[in-house]
Amino acid sequence: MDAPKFPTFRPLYQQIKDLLLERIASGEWSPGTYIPSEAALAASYDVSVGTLRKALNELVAENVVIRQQGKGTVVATHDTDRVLFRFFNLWRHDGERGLPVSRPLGRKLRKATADEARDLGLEPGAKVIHISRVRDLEGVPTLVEQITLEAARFPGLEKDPEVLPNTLYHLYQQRFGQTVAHADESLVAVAASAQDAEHLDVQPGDPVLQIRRIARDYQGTPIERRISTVTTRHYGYFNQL
Amino acid sequence: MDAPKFPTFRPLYQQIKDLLLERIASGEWSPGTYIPSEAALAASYDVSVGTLRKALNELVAENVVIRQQGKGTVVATHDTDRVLFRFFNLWRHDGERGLPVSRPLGRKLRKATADEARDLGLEPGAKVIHISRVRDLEGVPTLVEQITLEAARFPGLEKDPEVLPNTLYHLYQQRFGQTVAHADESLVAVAASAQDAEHLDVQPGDPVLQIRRIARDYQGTPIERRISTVTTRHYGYFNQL
DNA sequence: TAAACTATATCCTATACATGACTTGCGGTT
DNA sequence: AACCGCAAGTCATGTATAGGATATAGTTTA
Repeated sequence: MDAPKFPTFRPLYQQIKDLLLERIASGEWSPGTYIPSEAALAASYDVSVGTLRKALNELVAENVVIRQQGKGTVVATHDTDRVLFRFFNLWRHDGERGLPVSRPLGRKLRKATADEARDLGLEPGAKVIHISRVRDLEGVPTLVEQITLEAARFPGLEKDPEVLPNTLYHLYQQRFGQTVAHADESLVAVAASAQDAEHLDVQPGDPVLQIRRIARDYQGTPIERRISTVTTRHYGYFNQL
Repeated sequence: MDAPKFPTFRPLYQQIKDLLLERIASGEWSPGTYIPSEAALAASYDVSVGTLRKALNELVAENVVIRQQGKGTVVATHDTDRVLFRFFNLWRHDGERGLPVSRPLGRKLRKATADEARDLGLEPGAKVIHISRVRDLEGVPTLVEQITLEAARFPGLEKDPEVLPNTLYHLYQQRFGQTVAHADESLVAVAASAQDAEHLDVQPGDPVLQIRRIARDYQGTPIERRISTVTTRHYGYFNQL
């Protein structure tokens, strides 16, 4: 009758799944690594192959690992198109899409604002790295990004790679061991600021789309705060329900 | 070596899944119906329970059916909160959400515009039903909806229920046997028109969010075209990646 | 009457095993 | 050197079965 808030038991395959995820999150199996085979893992945990399989299939559903018949099971990286487009939802109105090209605007180390600290779960005044850039789609300036990162997780990023790559998430993963596994986005329509208007080639006050994203790691801890201001003349934000 | 564009074989469980989906789409098992048990279905199709189970689990993942231990497997309806909120992505900025209340603006039978015909996959000039309404969230007018439906699928809807219910998808399902199974949405920021501004209590030209949705049935055929114009002062469009 | 128990039906978990499909590398052949 | 075929390793599919968890209805019991 009463809904049991604390489930009375926890399936074995979920426990296995947790153990596997832990080994991935800890870096023991870093992204790009092929993990042991079904049979080997099942034997090492002393469970049946079916049980281990069910655990792995949940990780596939969560985009943590990718399995391929005949090859093996690999921890997902951010360099495949599939994962890359998962975090890029802008489509041209005719249904096509292109990859954005970035132009840097600024990069510096400073203290977090109150909003930034709240979104990233940091102490007020904690050190953060702030990056801003413009991104062009097919040569047309389309969005301005304001990115904030916890400095402690990305030591040296305020200076180090002289030129930032186009896709930051791959850099986070390769250079700092920070993998973006999930993200929440909240979209609102706002009037373009004078600055954004200049970068985006629109008039101040023109309507633009503002996307506030918080990107998280495997455990759900915030890694990145990103505010994208987008002109939707040629592109729109696409979503499947 | 070459990627086989036409897969060389089709797994049994997918064939079973198609057969099950067909029986649901055809109306043989209408929403709310409990379908036969695993064992019965497996026997009737002459496959193992495990195979049938895999087919059903895919339908669960696609929100077509809901399985509950001890009870059975039921075809999903649009009257549960879970399914309802799947198609309603507006959240208050503090993270809470409320259910909208609707006020009718108009309803009529007319010929489709070119855009409407294209979006719904109809012949130019086909008969459609157009519905417009304002929706309040916590007493504040927040969005204006312009809804277009193929008249042939919804006979009499231009007049019949004197008062439209708050959640239309449940009505589509109950009265017309039309179940919305998927939807695509495209979001852009636009300037509020004079009309929308009046309904939403903003100034003409103020930035508002425009959501263009095409809702589809089990097979992917368009059922409904809906353009929502939203003021994002208090609410935002939320998405999980 | 109300609570506890029982029986049954359902889906869920877990195991075991056989076979098929796919990838890769190794040898041998040309 | 290039090609071909084979073998081994991997995940995918399909079957079979036993027992557990959950829901419901009916029966017994206090």
